[in-house]
Amino acid sequence: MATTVQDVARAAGVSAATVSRVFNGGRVTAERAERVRRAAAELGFAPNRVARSLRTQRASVIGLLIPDIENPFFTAMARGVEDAAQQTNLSVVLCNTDEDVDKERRYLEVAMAEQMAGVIVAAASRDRTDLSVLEGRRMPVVAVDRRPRGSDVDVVLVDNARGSEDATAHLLARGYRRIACITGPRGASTAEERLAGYRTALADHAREHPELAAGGGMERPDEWTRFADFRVEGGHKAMTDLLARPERPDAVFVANNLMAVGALQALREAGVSVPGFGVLSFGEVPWAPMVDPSLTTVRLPSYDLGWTAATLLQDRIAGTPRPLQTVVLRTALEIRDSTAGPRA
Amino acid sequence: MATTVQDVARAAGVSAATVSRVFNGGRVTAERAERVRRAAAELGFAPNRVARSLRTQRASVIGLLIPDIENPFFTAMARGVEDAAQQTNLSVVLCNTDEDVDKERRYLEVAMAEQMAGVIVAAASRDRTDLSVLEGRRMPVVAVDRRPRGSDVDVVLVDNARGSEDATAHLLARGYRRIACITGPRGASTAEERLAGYRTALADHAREHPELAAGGGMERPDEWTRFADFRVEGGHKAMTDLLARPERPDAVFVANNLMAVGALQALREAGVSVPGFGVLSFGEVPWAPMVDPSLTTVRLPSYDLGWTAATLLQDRIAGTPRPLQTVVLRTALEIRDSTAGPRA
DNA sequence: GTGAAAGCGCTAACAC
DNA sequence: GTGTTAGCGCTTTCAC
Repeated sequence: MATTVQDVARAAGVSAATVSRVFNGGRVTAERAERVRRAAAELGFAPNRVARSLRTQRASVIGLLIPDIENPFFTAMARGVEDAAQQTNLSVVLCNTDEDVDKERRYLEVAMAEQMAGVIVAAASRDRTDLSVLEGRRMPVVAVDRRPRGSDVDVVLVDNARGSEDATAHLLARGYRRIACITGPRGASTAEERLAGYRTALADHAREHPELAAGGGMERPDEWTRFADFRVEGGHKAMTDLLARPERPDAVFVANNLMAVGALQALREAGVSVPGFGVLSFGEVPWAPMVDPSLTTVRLPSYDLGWTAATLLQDRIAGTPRPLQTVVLRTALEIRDSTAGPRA
Repeated sequence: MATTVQDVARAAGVSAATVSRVFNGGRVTAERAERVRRAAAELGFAPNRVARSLRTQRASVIGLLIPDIENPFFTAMARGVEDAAQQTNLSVVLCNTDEDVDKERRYLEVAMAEQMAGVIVAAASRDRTDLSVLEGRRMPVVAVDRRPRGSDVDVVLVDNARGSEDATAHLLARGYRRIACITGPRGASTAEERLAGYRTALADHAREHPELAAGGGMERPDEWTRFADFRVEGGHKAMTDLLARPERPDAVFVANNLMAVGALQALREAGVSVPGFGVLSFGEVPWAPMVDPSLTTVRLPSYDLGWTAATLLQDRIAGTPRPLQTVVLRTALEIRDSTAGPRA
């Protein structure tokens, strides 16, 4: 059907091996190489990657497993991966694991069976995501955004704890005193790190201002925290729940963008007005500048996360010897109107 | 390295052919099949898809080419494709063409070289997207959302003209009289169909209410139209441009969601208040209910679009004989506050 | 039903 | 440098 190296070889009067060398940077005299190239162009030859993969045991495709393709954070990351992958002519296969460990495992199996060159994984779960299958087959892997437990792979992370700490400190500085937190599911490293940053900031503040802590009403911080699902629905439910507390919070730190949408909806429905009630979202929302009042957010380095991960992966694929790395990228606080202060 | 059919065959005391038959529904006695399955499970055998593809000349992967992975419309579509593909255990490879015909061509070549089972394409351009390469190799193709010229393939479309007509009619019914239109690039079928629907509605209205048309100031509808790029930036520029007209519009019909974001930004900057100035977006925006005032939109059947396309593609892959189809899916008008009327 | 053998298209080892 | 040869792991005749 399609033209093969053999066809090109015949047309150019050389052997199949020579054709292969022309297309893979082997040593061939300029004159013959030219002949091969012309014949190939004439016949519309394109190397069959499947055959190449079977032979070399290595594909020119990398897999990118993300938990939610509808989350702009991950699509921006995907773009970063894609742009970096183009450096070495790798194609990127996007797989949506849907925060589902089983689906994720199936995709990892696909990656193996397809002999992909490597995989970048934003793990569905810190505990239950198992990358050992890949490590067993020595497939290059980079974990991104979330660090799966017990895997010896390169990792590219967001500085979640620091970003959350800064964000919470900002809320405190603006005068909010009963700051609730809506975080992601237990077991997700991002959820726990963001929660940890929030608590650190509260604890620091209490230590520095013991007079406030005494009457501030946040003696048991656990009660001001809700674990949700990183989705709109969960954010909505958690916010509604927090508002029903006997002691109402006066601000909320939400650990991702989608839940922030849900929280805002809940506040609207309850007739609570922002920024009298402060709202801060960890993770940019594309429409943040649009909402009234505009939303203060922690901007994540999503594109860079993908770009860095893909670059690391390409090093591994090339076999560059290098110790395992953990790269941590910084966030940036984008102060807008939703945290203007309780009396604003 | 990994276990092969040979290993399993040896362990089960049968031939490689038998192992293959067990995994592909060939006729094997129950007793031997059981032995093979046990051996396979024990050795952790998974068929090498690359080798299978090379042999059968057909992969269990389908390609999905979309112009913008950061647009929620396309990611929702991707989900539809993915869900439908699971019916026959196909994996979905997502490729981001970035509205770039060259990039698109490269990905089509990848699809060929990887011997994908089929491709679903949301074309980057109606005129310049060329699917003939695939047709030449008899690769199953379904075009989605955009109909590329001169290609004989199944197509799944949105009823753009009708949706736009309904939307524009709604603006007229609410009392807006100088309705501008921001549409996509010339050459994009969606852009032109949406524009056509807008014009149809205006023309119908002028015919039915000649008394309004005379003084309504919309004699030359071309001047109320801007062709932009389907992105935030373009929407912003087009809106700014329209507001600078000597005769200001009192409403705008924006042909996609991202440009609507840009248009809203421009309106804000210009101090124009909605819904005194009406805004209607073709294409849902995830945050539509959040913006104040909430945005009236035309809801697109994005998920269904992907689902339908994938189903058609699977029929083609299976070789089901069937004439070429064009499936058109309906939109729905979601009336919210941004089109309450010029005096609201 | 089952096994032996051939071959998908490519590249790596080896001899020249 | 170049060609010849072998083989990646699988499926599919073709005999039996």
